[in-house]
Amino acid sequence: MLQVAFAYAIQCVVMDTLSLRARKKLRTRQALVDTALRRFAEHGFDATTLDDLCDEVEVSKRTFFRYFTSKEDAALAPTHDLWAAFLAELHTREAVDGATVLEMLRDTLLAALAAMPADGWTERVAQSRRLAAVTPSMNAHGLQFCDRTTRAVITVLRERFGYPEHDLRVRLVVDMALAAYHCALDEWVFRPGPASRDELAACLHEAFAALPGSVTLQGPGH
Amino acid sequence: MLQVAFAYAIQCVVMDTLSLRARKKLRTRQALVDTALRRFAEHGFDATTLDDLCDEVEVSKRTFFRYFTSKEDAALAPTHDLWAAFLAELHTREAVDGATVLEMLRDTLLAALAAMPADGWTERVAQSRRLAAVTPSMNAHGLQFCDRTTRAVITVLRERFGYPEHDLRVRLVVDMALAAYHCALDEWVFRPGPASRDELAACLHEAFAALPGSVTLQGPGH
DNA sequence: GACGCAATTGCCACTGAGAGGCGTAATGCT
DNA sequence: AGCATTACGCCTCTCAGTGGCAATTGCGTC
Repeated sequence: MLQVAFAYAIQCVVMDTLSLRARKKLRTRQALVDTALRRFAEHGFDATTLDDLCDEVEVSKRTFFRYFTSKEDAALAPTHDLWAAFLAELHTREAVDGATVLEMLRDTLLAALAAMPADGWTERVAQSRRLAAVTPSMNAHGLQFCDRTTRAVITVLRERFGYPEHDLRVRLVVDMALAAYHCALDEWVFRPGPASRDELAACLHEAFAALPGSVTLQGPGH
Repeated sequence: MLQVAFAYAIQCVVMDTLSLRARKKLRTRQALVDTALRRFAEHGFDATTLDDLCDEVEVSKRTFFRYFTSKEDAALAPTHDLWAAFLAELHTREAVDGATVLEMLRDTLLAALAAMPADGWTERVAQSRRLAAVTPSMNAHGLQFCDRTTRAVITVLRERFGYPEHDLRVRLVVDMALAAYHCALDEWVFRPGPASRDELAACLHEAFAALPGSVTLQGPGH
C-alpha cells in the first residue's frame, strides 16, 4: 500500500520526464563512464581490459557495446555531451547583426558549456582530457570525433546562413574555433589551480581573443 | 667476371648512399605501402586483412609490424613522409625578416612538398587521403599524427625563435596552418581534374591566403 | 674466401577488442 | 493479468597486435 503510494509519487515527479527503463539505461551508462574514467586513471587505459570494467559494473561486454562504440568512446563521453549541446544550440541560435562567425561560434560554445550538467561534469571532462593526453588511441578517437563535428557545423552554417559551397573561409573559421577550443582546454586542464567551469569559460575567451593576433604573429625578426 | 664488374658499378653508384640491406628494407617497405594502398582501394580498408596483404607481399605479419606500428600506419606513410620533410626543413630554414610565422610555415610546407620523390608520390598521398575520408580509423590515426607533429613544430618554433611558453598564439598559428593544409588537401583531392603537385601548391596558396579573411568573416547579416 | 657477429625474418602461441546470433528476462502498454 | 517490445547475457568467432625463440641473411674481418 505504502509502496503503491510511493510508486505513484515517483511517477508524478519523474515519470513525465523519463520512464523507468530510460532511467535505468541512463544509470548504467553513467556507471560505465564513471568506472571507466576511474579505472583508466588508476591503472592506465591500455592496462584496463573491458572484462575488468564490465565485471565491476556487472554488465556483459555485449551490453557495453550497446552503449558505446568502443573502449575510447566511453572515456570520451563527457566531451561528446558538450559538442552535442553545441550543435543543438547552433541550430536554434539567432544570428546577431554585425557579429563575426567566429564570435558566434565562441558564444555558442559558451552557451553549450553553460548547459552541461552541474554534477561533476567538469571533473569528468578534465579527467577525460588528461587521459587522452597520455593515451594515443583516445586522442585519436577524440580528434576524429572533432573532425566529424566540424563537418556537421560547416553543414549547418551553410544551410542556415547560405554560404556558398566553395568558400574555404567557412571551413577555416570553424577549424580556428576548434583550435581555440583545444588550446583553451589544455590551458585549463594542465594549468595549476582548480578547474572550475568559469575558469574554462575564461580560457575560451582568452584563446578566441588570441586568434586574430596569431595570423599576423611576426617571425623571430621581431 | 662480368658480374663482378657489374657489382662494382653498382657499388660505385649506390653503395655510398645505401647498403644492400638498407635497399632491401626500403624495397620491402615500399612494396607493403603500394600493395596496401591498392588493396584498400579495391576491397576497402576493413575488408582487407593483414594476412591477405602479407601473403601478397610474401612477408610474415610479424615482419609487417617491424615496419609499421599499425595497419593504418602503412596506408598513411605518404603523408608521414611529407611531414618528416617539413620538420627537417623547419630545423634548417633561415628566418626571413619581416615575414609572419604563418608565411614561414606556408613556405616551409611548400619546400617540403617540393622535396617529395617524383615517382608517384602525388598519386600515393591522394589515394591515402581518399581512403582516410571513408575510413574512420585511418582518419583518426592521421589526425593523431598531425597532432603529434603540431606539438613538435611548436617546440621547434619556441626553441629556435624563443617564443615564451605561455604565448597561445604560437599554438594557434600552427593549428591554423594545419587547417589550411587539410583544407587545401581536400580541395585538391576531391576537386575534378588532375591532381598534380603544382595544383596542390596552388591549393595551399589559396587556403593560406583565405585565413585572414576567415577571422573576420561576417555572419548572415552580411 | 671462410669466419664470427649483428641484424632481419619467420613461426607459433597468446591477449584483447569488437561483431553477431539467439534464448531469456525485464519493462511498457492495454 | 497478458501480450508485445525492448534490453540483456552467453557463446562463438575474427582479426589486430605482441613477444619469445630459432633460423636465415648480409656485413666486416682475418
